[in-house]
Amino acid sequence: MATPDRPGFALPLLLLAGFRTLIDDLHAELARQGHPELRPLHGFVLQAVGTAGTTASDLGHRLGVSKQAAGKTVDRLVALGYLERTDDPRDARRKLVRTTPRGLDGLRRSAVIFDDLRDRWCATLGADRVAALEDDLRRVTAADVFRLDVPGWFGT
Amino acid sequence: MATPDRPGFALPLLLLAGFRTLIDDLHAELARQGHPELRPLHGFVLQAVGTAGTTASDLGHRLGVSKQAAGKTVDRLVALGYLERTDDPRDARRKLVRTTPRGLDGLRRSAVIFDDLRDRWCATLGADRVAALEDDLRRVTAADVFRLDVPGWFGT
DNA sequence: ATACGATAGTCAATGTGGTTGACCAAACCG
DNA sequence: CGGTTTGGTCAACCACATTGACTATCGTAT
Repeated sequence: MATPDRPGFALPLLLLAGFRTLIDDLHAELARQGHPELRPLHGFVLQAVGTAGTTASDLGHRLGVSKQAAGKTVDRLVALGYLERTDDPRDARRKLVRTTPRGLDGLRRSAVIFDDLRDRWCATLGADRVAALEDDLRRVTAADVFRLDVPGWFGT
Repeated sequence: MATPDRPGFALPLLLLAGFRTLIDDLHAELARQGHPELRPLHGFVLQAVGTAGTTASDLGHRLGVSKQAAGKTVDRLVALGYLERTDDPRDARRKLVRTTPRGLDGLRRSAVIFDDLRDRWCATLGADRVAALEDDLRRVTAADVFRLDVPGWFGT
C-alpha cells in the first residue's frame, strides 16, 4: 500500500486569545525592517526548513500538509528570495530546499521583534489570567470564548 | 472619517499543540452524525451568530474579518441550511442573519462531542505538561515549537 | 427640507493556502 | 529484471481572505 501524502501529525501551534494581534504587530514591524513580503505562514516554513535544509515532501510532513501544498509554498518563498532549491547529488528525484541569507535575516529579525513584543504582551495579560490557564484548558467551552447564548460549542 | 471594515479585534482562539487534531476528530464525528458539510470555521460563525441573530457587518467585527468575507461565509451557511437571512423591518439596509433549527442541531451535537473529546484529550496531555503552561506562555520560542537550529523565531 | 456623511450590503478582481487526482522519473528490492 | 515506493510536478478546484467600487438607506446638522 502506498504511503499517503498526509501524515497523522498536525502543525504544532500555541495560540492564546489575543496572540494573533501580537503576530500581526510582529509582521508590521518586520515589514518596516525590510521584509514586507513575509507572511505569517512563512515563518513556520522557514523555521521548518532550518539551516540544514530539507525536501518538499519532508516539509509537508513537518507542517502537516500535502507535499503539493508544501511545494507551492516553497515556490513562493523561492520567488521572494527566502529559499532556494538545489539538486541532491545522491538522489536525482530529490530537490533540496535551503534557507538563503535573506531568509536567515528574516528569521533573526523576527526573533528580536518577537522577544520584545512577547514581553510587552505578557505584561498586559495580567498575572491572574495567566494563573487561570490550567483551568481554562480543562474547562474551555463556547462561553469562555464568545460568551454568547448557545452552550458548549467550541468553534474550531 | 468613515469607519474601516476591520476592527482592532482578532478572532479569539485557544489552541495548543495537538488541539487541531482534536478539532479534526470532532468534525469527523460530526460528519457521522449528519453534519458532513460543517467545516471548522463554521463553528465560530454559528457561535458568533448565536440565537439572537446579527448582521453581516457585525459578524465581521466579531470575527475580526471584513464585512465582505463575513457576507460570503454567511452565503455558504445559508446555502447549507445552517443560517437564514431576513429583512430588518426597522432598517431597510440591514439583513438579519439567524441560526436555523439545523444550525442549532449542529451546535448542540458539537457541544456533546467536544466535551467528550476534550476530556479524553486532557487525560492524555499529562498533568505536568498542563502545569507548565504558565512558563511556556512566558518563554515560548521557536525552540519550544520546532526544536530546530535557527534560534528565536515563532512562526505565526 | 435637504444635503452630507456614516452605515449595510453587494459585486468584482485578486491572492493565499489548501485539497485530490494523475503522471513521470528515479530509486529500491524481491 | 520487474514491480512497488518515493519525490516532484501539473491541473483543477475549493475555502477564506483582501481591497476597491458601487448602491441604497439612515441620521443629523444646517
